[in-house]
Amino acid sequence: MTRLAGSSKLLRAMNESATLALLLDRGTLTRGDLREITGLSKPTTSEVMRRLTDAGLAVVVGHTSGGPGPSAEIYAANPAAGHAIAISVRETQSPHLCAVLCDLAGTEVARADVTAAADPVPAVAGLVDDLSRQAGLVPGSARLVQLGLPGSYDAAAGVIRHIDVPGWDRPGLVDDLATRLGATVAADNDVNLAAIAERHHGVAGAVESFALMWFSGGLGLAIDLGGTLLRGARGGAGEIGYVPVGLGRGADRTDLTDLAGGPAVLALAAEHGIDAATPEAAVAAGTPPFLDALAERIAYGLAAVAAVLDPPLIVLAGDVGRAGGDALADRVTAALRASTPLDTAIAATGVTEDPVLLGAQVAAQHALREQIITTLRDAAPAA
Amino acid sequence: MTRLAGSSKLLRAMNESATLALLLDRGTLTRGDLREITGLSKPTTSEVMRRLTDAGLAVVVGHTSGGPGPSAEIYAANPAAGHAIAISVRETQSPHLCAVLCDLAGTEVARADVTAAADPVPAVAGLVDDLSRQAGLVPGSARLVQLGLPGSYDAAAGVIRHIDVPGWDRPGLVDDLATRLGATVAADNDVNLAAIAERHHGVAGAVESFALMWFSGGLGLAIDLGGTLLRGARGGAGEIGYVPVGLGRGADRTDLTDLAGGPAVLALAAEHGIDAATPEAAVAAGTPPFLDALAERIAYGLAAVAAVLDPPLIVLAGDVGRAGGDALADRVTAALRASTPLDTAIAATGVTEDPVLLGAQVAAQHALREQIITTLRDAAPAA
DNA sequence: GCAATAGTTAATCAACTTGACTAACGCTCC
DNA sequence: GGAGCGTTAGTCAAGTTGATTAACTATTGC
Repeated sequence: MTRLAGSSKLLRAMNESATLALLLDRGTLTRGDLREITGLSKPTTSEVMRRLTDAGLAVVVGHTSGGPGPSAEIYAANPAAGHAIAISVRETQSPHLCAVLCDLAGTEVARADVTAAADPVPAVAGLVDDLSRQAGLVPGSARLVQLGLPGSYDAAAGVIRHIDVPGWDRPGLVDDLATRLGATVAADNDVNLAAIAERHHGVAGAVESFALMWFSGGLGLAIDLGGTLLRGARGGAGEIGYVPVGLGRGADRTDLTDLAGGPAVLALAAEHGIDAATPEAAVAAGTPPFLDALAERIAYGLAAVAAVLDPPLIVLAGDVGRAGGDALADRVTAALRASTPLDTAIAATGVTEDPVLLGAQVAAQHALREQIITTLRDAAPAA
Repeated sequence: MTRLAGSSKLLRAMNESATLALLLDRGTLTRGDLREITGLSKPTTSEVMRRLTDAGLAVVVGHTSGGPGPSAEIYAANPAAGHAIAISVRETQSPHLCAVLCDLAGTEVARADVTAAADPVPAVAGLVDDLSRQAGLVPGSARLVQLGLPGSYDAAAGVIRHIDVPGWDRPGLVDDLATRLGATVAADNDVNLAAIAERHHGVAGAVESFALMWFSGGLGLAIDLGGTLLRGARGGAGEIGYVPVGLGRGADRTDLTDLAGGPAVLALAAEHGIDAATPEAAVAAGTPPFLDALAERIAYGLAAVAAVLDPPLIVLAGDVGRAGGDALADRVTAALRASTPLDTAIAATGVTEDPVLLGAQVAAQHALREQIITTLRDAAPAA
């Protein structure tokens, strides 16, 4: 990291972005509060707020009352200063897109979804226009679009890998979308976004770090280290389906997918006399012996994760994790304690909405904040 | 992170620390170079350099020549502006301490070691005094001491865990050392320090991230993510000895220590007709069939690591890893390719000196730099 | 009417920049 | 081989930007 150097202009830009960041983080503050936190003087605070309100980035949302003296103005970041769009891409029978438009405060302003077999670029563009119309915004006013994908995005190569949705594996797609939409387009793995949702709206709010095991048709793992997601060399971090089980080679080789992937869960359910169409249905209908057996397999995979990462918490999420709930999480905890010296806490997901879309929404909102703050710092507004 | 706000004093402090950081990072620079990189004007650069040289933090080390115009002064950070001490703690028969005193440039100034059964505090203090005397420095002039420990230091609780060296498990020891020495005392796991050595003096210089498997009496793993080490919730990240092998329970339970720990390696060697006193001797004397069998076991453990983290590189280090060299690394690569779809690169360590002490030296030097830079930023020197 | 507080104004101060200037060095031309 | 010229390192002086201090005005509650 290069440390910053510069002249008084840099100083003003820094003070403005520090102030805006405080308003974004803490919600509502008076000038006095800002003075206290930033350590700036009264006239400077006033000048900074004048510029921020002139630029439409901050607004007065009320006045104090009760104490002696004149009432102080209460400021907040202007929620309408920017809008971002979160889109969750899914493959059911045909490509399906769910989208939410939210403002700078993270409030949902519009929601839409579309089932489209066509080229992703016009499909996304149409969805974005639809949302803007619904929200009564000028088309193109959403400066940031966050995609949630069932695959991994390699930003260096500009290509989405391991994705089953037709049309979405085309190299350069994300860049094409960015130019077509005139917006920054971010893309991330659905499991990673579910972890973001878990941190901000689930059970992982208080912990320093955690791992989220995504347990659906396939297996995945998101690793959140102090709020930053670990992606790995080629976006392959968390591919725990490949964790080996036993020393078998060739045809005897077994990995965690063979043990706890969708088909394996259904087979295990059948062994226990449970007839279900999907793994999550099997788990929801599960008898204690079946859940015990499944928990032991999950604990096996998590033991490897815990031995490598030592996270304070592992969250069980995805369709199966949610269906299993506390009953499954408690059994996994017991199985882990019984088989290893690791005492990592295990919990079921606390997110009730669509975790991928929700996570994309949080990610979009945060990226938008960052964008606005750095824009302020880089290009000091003209007098 | 709170963004900085402040007045012109902050600006000066920022410019000084940015300039000093550049000198520390890049070695030697002229005023013109500094001007270009920082974007500051000529008079400001001169003023900053005048202050840095007055404070003894920078020195003129030469003059340019050859081109037209007057010769420009070449500056460098003053190596004698600060000294740090690295100490590696080991348990052989009795506690053994190896120590190096180095200057701000990382150059070794003095070296000493001592075998002491006594209380760690006087032992370390004596060693530190000895080094200062050797180097001709005023006692107490080393402001930073970095310990390398065969255990994990829990800074929050102030206690060193999982350490076998007598006297070193006492709670509050590190704080006691800091007050006794009048210096900042940092402590870290020996495997983590070996990873730091590997990044700066071994084969991991160019990669973004890597994992280092420490393979000696016990098994350990250090995880370097972009230059930052992952420590885990309770300093337990990288305890890969606990990675389970197969689904056995109770007495049948097997983990990676059972498979590839010191006794297991010796047993495997014996099966192959190799009689050796230590695992590293067994590996050094190893026949191809033995190495193949061992590589397969190592690859099993690394498969779990690679599936979770997806590092671009895994380094085999420790006594056994070094003894195995490329022969072992190549066999592990082949075994990993044969048993999983992961194509992580595997290499033998490139560090030839004592990796723990070397890593502690690098860590100490970097912490000292950081200390000097932040001191400069926090307390602007009086005029 | 008084005490306390929000916010503004005016004067001052600190730090950086611009542009001009001095001085040193190497090259070239006579 | 020496004088002159172009180029470049570094300094000086003036001006600009932005923050601070301290005084002042105005508003509110008691």
